[in-house]
Amino acid sequence: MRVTIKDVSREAGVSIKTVSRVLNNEKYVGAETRARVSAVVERLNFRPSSAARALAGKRSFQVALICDNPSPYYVYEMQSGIRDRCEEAGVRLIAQPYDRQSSRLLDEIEALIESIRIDGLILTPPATDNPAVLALLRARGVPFVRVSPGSDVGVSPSVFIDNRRAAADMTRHLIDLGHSRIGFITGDPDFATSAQRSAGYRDALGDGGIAVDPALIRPGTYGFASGESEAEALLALAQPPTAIFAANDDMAAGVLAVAHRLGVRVPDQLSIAGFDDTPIAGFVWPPLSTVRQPTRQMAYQAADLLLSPGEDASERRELDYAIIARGSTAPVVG
Amino acid sequence: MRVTIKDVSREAGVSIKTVSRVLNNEKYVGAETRARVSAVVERLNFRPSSAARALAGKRSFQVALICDNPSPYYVYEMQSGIRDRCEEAGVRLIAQPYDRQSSRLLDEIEALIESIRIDGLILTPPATDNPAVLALLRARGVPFVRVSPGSDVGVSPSVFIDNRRAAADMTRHLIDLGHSRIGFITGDPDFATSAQRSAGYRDALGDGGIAVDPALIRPGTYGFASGESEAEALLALAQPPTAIFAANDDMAAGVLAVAHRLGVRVPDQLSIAGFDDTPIAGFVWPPLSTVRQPTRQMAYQAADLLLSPGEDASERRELDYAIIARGSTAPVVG
DNA sequence: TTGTAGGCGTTATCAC
DNA sequence: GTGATAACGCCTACAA
Repeated sequence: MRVTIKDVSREAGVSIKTVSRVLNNEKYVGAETRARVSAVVERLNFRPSSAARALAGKRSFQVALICDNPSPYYVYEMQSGIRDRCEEAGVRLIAQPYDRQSSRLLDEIEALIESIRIDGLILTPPATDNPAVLALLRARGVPFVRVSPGSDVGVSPSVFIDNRRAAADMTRHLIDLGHSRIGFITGDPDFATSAQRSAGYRDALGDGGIAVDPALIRPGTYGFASGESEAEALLALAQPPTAIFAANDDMAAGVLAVAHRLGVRVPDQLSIAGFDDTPIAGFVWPPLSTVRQPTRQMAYQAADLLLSPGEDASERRELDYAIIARGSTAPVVG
Repeated sequence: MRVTIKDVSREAGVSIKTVSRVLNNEKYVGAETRARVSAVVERLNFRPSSAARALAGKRSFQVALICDNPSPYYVYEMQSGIRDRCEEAGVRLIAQPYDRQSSRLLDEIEALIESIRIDGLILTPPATDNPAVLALLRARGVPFVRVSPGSDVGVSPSVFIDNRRAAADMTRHLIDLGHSRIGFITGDPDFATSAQRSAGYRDALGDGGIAVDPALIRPGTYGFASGESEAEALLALAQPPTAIFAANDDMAAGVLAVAHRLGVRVPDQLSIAGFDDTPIAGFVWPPLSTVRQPTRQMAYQAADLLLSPGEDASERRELDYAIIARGSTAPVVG
């Protein structure tokens, strides 16, 4: 049979409760007793049953991540980062329930709460701004941390970068290169980051004294294919842009693919910029300029906020981004 | 308080055990009773405690996936596919413990067995061929399914494609294009697929009456950077290859990046081929030829084998791959 | 600082 | 077909 606390307690000549105390690092255990028990735990290779712990105690030692991003890289980074931190804390991460449909999502989260009794939850866009999800979590009193929230910033701790300022910085970079007709491909409107980045683009144009031309703003979805189709639309304009800023790198890669297909030289005839939730930029050529988001760091911070919450129940951690300016040749029009 | 079986049984006017029977779809429950109980379960929105079920029963309703692949796409596809199937079966997937170091891996798996009491495990390369892992699993009697195993094929059900034949097909494609000096960048030697693909490359050369030139075979690691460095080495040869076949697409993308950097025209001066564990090929330009591996399908099959094992305890499911031949211009040497 | 009693919510066993 | 009752392995509360 399996090794239980009982076995350990017998071996160590102490009560079950004392073993439990050692296991949970509780106070009021004699140093000597603790050492003896630890040794027996080690020797017997005892591992407490997580089911029994969850049933008897208040914690389940399991947390979940809700992450349905169009980019596998983003998902991977988020999950690996959070998992690493959880492991250090002796907590298990449930493989994320994806967020395809919101109705299923709510049900899934309820199952996580009722059935697993998760100790906490991390939300990424777009679920991070889903009012029904937030309401459910608050009603059940489940601790949660949000990544890149776009609203209701006070209801939970959160981690984010200043998407608006980042997009403005990148747009400014393009303006500095000499561009005045800069196309912009927005992200999926379900993601708050999408609106934030669009706003930054407008900010920089305004600062640069450039009028916003609605024809230059196209609705993307954060997917590669939408980058392609919107780039085609932009380049087919009577007055096409000399630079295109896509709200993420997947779309920027699509823009690049179209440019090559049409024989538009990059960056001589067209500068392309993206927003690097992911390392995709590393795979494309020629390089495009990109805003580098510290996804892995965001994962770490989110996990930390969940696993060891601070005083402030609505603590906001802002992280830095980096502007990677590449292909900085001035545009050659015509 | 939370809703328990007891509440349901009281509402439905039956015993706790009967409710349990309905919940677990056991036989010997009157149709009428079953309907009544189900209705109450529905009405009360009752969700059984997974901890209690695991503690009392033989199953934990949790399975795990061991998947440490250099490609996030591969990980994503694997995990999503398996998770989907698990969800249908009412089983939870633990977020994968990655396999960075083998010693931690064994410990981690042991924890999964002892602490969580997982119902099963899915192994992908390189863990799929780790003798210590296989031994542990067999010793503990934990059901497991392997993806792309390279050896010990009899010890468990498995899912795979014929990597050797696929690599040969692709090499043959390059030969048919007119190439005779074809470079090959191998994958990480820890992965059995690496040797299988290398063997396929040699097979095709042999069939084509082309001698294997050891200088044209370079040791990669399945990572983008190794594709770059090995491509540099290949292109620096006195007699450089006119085509390079990398054992996966990440490396092929690295080759492509180097070609562009060196001003080598693709595919006019250099044909590039890869092995598509992932959709990366879609992001690079110009397109490279690739072997498309049905990662998602493999995930489904692996999950199916784990969740509803058949008669044959060492069932092997072979899946089809596709040869995507692109950039098929004949090489222009010099 | 340590131990005892009771219960967490389900499934298994064995009667009826 | 259905229902008592005893586990399952641990934690909480309280006592010593």
